[in-house]
Amino acid sequence: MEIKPTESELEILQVLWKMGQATVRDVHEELAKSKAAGYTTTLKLMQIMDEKGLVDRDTTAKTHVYKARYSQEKAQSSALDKILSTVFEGSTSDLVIQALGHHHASKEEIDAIKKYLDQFGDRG
Amino acid sequence: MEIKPTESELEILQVLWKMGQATVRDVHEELAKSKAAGYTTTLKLMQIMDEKGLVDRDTTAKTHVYKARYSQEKAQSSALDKILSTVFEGSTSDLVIQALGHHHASKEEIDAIKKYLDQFGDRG
DNA sequence: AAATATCTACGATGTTTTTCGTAAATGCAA
DNA sequence: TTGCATTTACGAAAAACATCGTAGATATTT
Repeated sequence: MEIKPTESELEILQVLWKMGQATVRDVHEELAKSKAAGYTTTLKLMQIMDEKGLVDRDTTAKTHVYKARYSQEKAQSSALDKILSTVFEGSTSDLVIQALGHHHASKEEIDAIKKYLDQFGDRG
Repeated sequence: MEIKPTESELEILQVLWKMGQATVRDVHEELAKSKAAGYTTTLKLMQIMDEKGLVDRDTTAKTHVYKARYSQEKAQSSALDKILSTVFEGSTSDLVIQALGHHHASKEEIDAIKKYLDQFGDRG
């Protein structure tokens, strides 16, 4: 089964990834910093995410505590797969070069990537 | 104003990028190879895309001819921006390393990237 | 010209996603 | 205990997106 978070669900996941675990109120207040949203809207979404298995929740106390079940790594991998096939025609190098070009990687980042690449053997 | 193509619109744009220009029938037959879809559905979507400015169309003949107005480069850039901010916490190097790691870039691709990186100066 | 095929326009319906109001349950404070 | 605040549950409404049927226009074939 393909469980793919929607746009709003992804926003919530971002908060959970950052906080590790959080209540509906925690998440809602974090989201409220950048956009208007009703508390019950967030609650409903998180309940749906629980049904879908995107999050886990501890319901022992009155106030439920949520954790992401859909990991950031998984989200990264899916996101890359998707844009590779939809807009980069499957070319990883195009994607990488675009990313480096248009997104001002710092010197440190460039170095990290060079180091990473070197493990793929000799260079010319 | 933010004109962001939807999922279905992106599928149509992919065909237009590939073909350069195309009629509704062209696009529809291309899409039909990989999924079931009614002709009028594709027509309707392309009309909407015209209203949104995602495509241009030449209506001089009975059969209209469409061209993408939303370029593949633009789509690539938006897609990268989006996943950078939503799942990679703004880290271009994380994105690049993930892309290289999980997506079996070929030796040629790796070399192309190394060459590209070298223009950023000395290495250690 | 008549019949047939293809195309666009339009509106309606279905689906998915997002939003929120209200009620019931739970805990806290007076 | 009574009242107040916070929470979850539920369902419904709104919004965004996708799908398609039908009608009318335009071209093609016979």
